[in-house]
Amino acid sequence: MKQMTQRQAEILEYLREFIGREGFWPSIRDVQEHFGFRSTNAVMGHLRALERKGYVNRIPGQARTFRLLSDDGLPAGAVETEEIPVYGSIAAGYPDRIESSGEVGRLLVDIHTANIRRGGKTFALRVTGDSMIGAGIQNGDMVVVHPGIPRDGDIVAALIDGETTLKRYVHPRGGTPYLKAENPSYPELYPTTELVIQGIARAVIRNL
Amino acid sequence: MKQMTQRQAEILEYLREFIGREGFWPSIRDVQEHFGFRSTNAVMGHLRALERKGYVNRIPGQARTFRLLSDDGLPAGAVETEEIPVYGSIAAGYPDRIESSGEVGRLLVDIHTANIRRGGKTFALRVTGDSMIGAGIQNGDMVVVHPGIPRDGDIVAALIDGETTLKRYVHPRGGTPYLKAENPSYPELYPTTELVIQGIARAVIRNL
DNA sequence: GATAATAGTGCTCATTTGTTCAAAGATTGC
DNA sequence: GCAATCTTTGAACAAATGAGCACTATTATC
Repeated sequence: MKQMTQRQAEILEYLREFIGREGFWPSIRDVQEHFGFRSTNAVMGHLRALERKGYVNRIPGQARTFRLLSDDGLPAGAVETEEIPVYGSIAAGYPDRIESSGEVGRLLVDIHTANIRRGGKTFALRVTGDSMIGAGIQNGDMVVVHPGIPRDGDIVAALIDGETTLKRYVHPRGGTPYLKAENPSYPELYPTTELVIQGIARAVIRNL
Repeated sequence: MKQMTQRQAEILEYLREFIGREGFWPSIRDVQEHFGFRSTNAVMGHLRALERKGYVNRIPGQARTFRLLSDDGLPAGAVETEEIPVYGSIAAGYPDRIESSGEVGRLLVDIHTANIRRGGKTFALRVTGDSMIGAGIQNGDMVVVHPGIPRDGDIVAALIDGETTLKRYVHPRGGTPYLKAENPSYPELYPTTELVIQGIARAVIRNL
């Protein structure tokens, strides 16, 4: 496989970044706009080069149909990996706002390892506090969170009355769902105004 | 979130299947063709329902721009990853021989996520037993182990008197090292003949 | 029995989007 | 120096694609 140029690598990186961020591929004009090109043909040239060199594959004439073939330096579609943005920390203690100013890091795991599926907006949060200690989630752990509908017993990142916390979701048959800490020193949390589930914890990663 | 109908679930499943197989989203007409509809509007109806019920999200007017909100994940690739062999399970309980007949699986993680170095003889083991529960390591967790010389307080995979276990390594100043469980129901382990450290636990990964 | 939601057909339309032709300056290898 | 490749501009086109309107049937729901 031929070497790609600096500019071509930038284009390729943007494709990666876009699909990771948005969940679908960019159009030619999305790429054009991002790089500030005055013509879509600037993009076409690079894409043709990347295709010729074997980094990218597309369905001719069809919209947003990329495939990363890669290998060189970086992995690709063959291995089902997911780059997960880390959005800051979440309180596993008393509810708090998520402490984050956007993305603060990235995790990369394959989807089986992290127990996630393709297509959604998975993210990760660093846990602060010890209210989930009974579930083996400690202060400083990283939780991989996936948006979805929780079932009774799931551990969730939840927005309760305007603040965010990591707790176990309990939904009694016919009752109102509430949040339960896995630590006797913390009370159950019953929502007074709202309970929004931001995501379900799918995996816990801890560095020792 | 409202319940979806049988037909709507079929549509959703097709979206999943398609993105998983092709790597990009289908167009409305792709869906139409697959189900044999005579009109694209049949698809539109179902998509509108799925959107209204919160299972799917799209960018209006733009091609192949789906997002699955409930149960799914996506592609991408990126940084320094390491494929770690999984060698079976290790007892975090009473010492036992490592139950393994060679490699039984693989983990793929990036080296920062798993706190490891490249090129080492890192491996992973599934934990059996609950003797490390106090350190937040549960039955069924995966531990990433890296060979090395342990320091006092490290969690290690150790061979003690011919059997293997996962424990905390304690080395008192001027004393003999021993192994300590993080669970009051288990005793300290003092080696009678040998204590070989097979590796230091660097990370714990748990799927929820 | 009325009303709403579901499940389609058929057709048309406007945009989105990929593609092509023509051209030119910059860089690199021979 | 010359050819090849890279990088970009600009304009125009045609196909791909999502979306709307009108209408029919069936199945729940109240």
